[in-house]
Amino acid sequence: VTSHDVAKLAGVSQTTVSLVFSGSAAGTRVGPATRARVLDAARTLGYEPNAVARALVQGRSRSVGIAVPTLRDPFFLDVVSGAQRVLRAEGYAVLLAEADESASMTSAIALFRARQIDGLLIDPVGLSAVDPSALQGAPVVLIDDQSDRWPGVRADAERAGRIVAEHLLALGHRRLGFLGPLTEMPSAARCERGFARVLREAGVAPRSAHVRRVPATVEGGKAGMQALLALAERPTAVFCANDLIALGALKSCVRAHVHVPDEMSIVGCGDIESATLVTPELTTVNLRPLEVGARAARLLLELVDGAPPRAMKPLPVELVVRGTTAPPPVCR
Amino acid sequence: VTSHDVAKLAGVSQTTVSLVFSGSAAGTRVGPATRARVLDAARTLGYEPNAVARALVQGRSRSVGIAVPTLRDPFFLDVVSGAQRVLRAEGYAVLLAEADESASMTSAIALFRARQIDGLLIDPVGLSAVDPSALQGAPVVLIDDQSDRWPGVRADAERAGRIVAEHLLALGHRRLGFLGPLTEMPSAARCERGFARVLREAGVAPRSAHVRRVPATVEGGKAGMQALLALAERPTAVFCANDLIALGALKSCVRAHVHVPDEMSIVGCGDIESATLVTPELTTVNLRPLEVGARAARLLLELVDGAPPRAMKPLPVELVVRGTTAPPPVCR
DNA sequence: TTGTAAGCGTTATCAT
DNA sequence: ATGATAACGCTTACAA
Repeated sequence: VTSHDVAKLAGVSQTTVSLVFSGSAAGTRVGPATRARVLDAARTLGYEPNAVARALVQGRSRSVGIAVPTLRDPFFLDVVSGAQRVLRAEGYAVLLAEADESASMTSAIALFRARQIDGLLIDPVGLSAVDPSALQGAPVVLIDDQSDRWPGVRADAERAGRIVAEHLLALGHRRLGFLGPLTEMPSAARCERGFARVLREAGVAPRSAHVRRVPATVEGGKAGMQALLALAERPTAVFCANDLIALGALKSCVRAHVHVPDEMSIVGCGDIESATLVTPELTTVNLRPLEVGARAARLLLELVDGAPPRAMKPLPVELVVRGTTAPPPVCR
Repeated sequence: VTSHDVAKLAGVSQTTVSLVFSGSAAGTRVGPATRARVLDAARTLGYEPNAVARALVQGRSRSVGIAVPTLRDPFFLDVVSGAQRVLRAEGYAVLLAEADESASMTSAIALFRARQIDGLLIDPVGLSAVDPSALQGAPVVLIDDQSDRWPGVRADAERAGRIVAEHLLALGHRRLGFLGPLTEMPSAARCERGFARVLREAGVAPRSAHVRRVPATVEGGKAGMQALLALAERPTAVFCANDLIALGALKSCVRAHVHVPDEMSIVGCGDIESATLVTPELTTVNLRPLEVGARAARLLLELVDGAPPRAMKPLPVELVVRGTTAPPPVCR
């Protein structure tokens, strides 16, 4: 059922039908009586404008793509969830792609482009995997990062690292460890930078054996903590750049009968839902992923509407002290 | 850059360009030399066929919608993930909508329809929230359910319930409880049916005070177990229709210092990743959500290609015995 | 084997 | 205030 059918039934021209459904100001200029007749006809026929045809003629599809490396990481999940919510509320369709490797990301972007997406939400490592020329045209907003080239929305990961360091220092820890992701991840890098800086200033920079790179998963965290526990001189507290890693680290401690937090403090980053599932509950930093997603979506829509890119200030983060941190054994 | 540009550069007609890029058999009929020239021109111009225009003329958008109530439930998450993977591999775009309430689901479907999706993957409760006439045309495949009206792919939830009952019975439990979702959920209902049937046959049907409906979340599980623990005569084992509920139940036991599994056995359903995060690790039933999603996607593509709907047999499920089940106190 | 031309359902320009 | 009509970029008879 097309606008022609509606036009015929309402006894008006197809143009008029289009005008009525054109959402914008143009619709105002159609007479109230005609308008009513059109709406009526549309309702009885069950007419709904064809967005594909509209997209073709307008050159705007009212759809945006979201590409993330994985949805298994609850951080990205919440970002997608938050973005999806505002996008749909604004009438935009969300094309989703989960692409963990470079080739997959490239093909996902090609798929998106062919569909004429109006904009793209993508994480920095995904973006680095695609040829920039493939992006031509559509605005891009980075998820949890930003660069001079692309605007983005991110949590203040550096501050997250700092407040964790301060928290641990205040508890009396002096031998700190760090578990970060194996692969390049800008937000984790910022996290580590903030953490390391505060420690350095306090004169207790972590020794290199206490800093390990592991896959950014629960399994990675398990392995990382295992390695740390095997050391002759263990750290008394470990900061993980990511809650999944932290949860894995916690698991390894539990398995090895290393008491958390009495013998080992653990801090995560993200505050995912599972953080409160485990016992003791994970001390972590709330990175507000839903808000990151929502703001990224709003920024993207601004750009789609022609606004110039603007730098967003990092979202404030908050330390959530729960059960995995306590003073080190020596201080008790 | 359009096919016209390519045609001009290659010195052929736009039709020829179209033929070359038409994927199907029609492309074979273009001469190898011409074909090469076209491909060459396309490459230098960076041409990519416009899927929107193609969709308009063909009446097929090569995109499908996926609508789920939430992505916070790892079951749905994995279904989406599994479906997304096969869909993209087949060149289909995935439109995602997370819609927890009826109005939101209705508008999501409308959005999808306007975009001319070729098919829809949807959960049964989401589907029940939308006017069937809104679906006209596009094939629908149910996620984790199936009816005479709509085909679908589901895990064998009834069998899941049965094997859990058998497991618990074999351990010696006679006072069993059940925590199911508050809202109508076909798979949970099947789960409960299987569970109840085996127990009834064994003459130990759960008493009604031991059967509770709670929100299908961790919080719901916490509340449900709390209520059960407050009872004068507690069950010795509780089966939860959903891992989130089970995880919440476990949490409540830990908090109340009720030892799991010695004082209380808990079994979940789903085998989500967090099941191994907690201590003790959750005994549960693997519902193979990724496989459900992948198969649902494949079935949907069949229907899109005009195949007649066919009933799928439920995916076999598997009990995963971990740390939350043991014989009841009386048997020790 | 290749080209011409008629749409696909809409918006947008220009008349009326 | 409303109606013709020409795009939008592509596919697909049909013609050459």
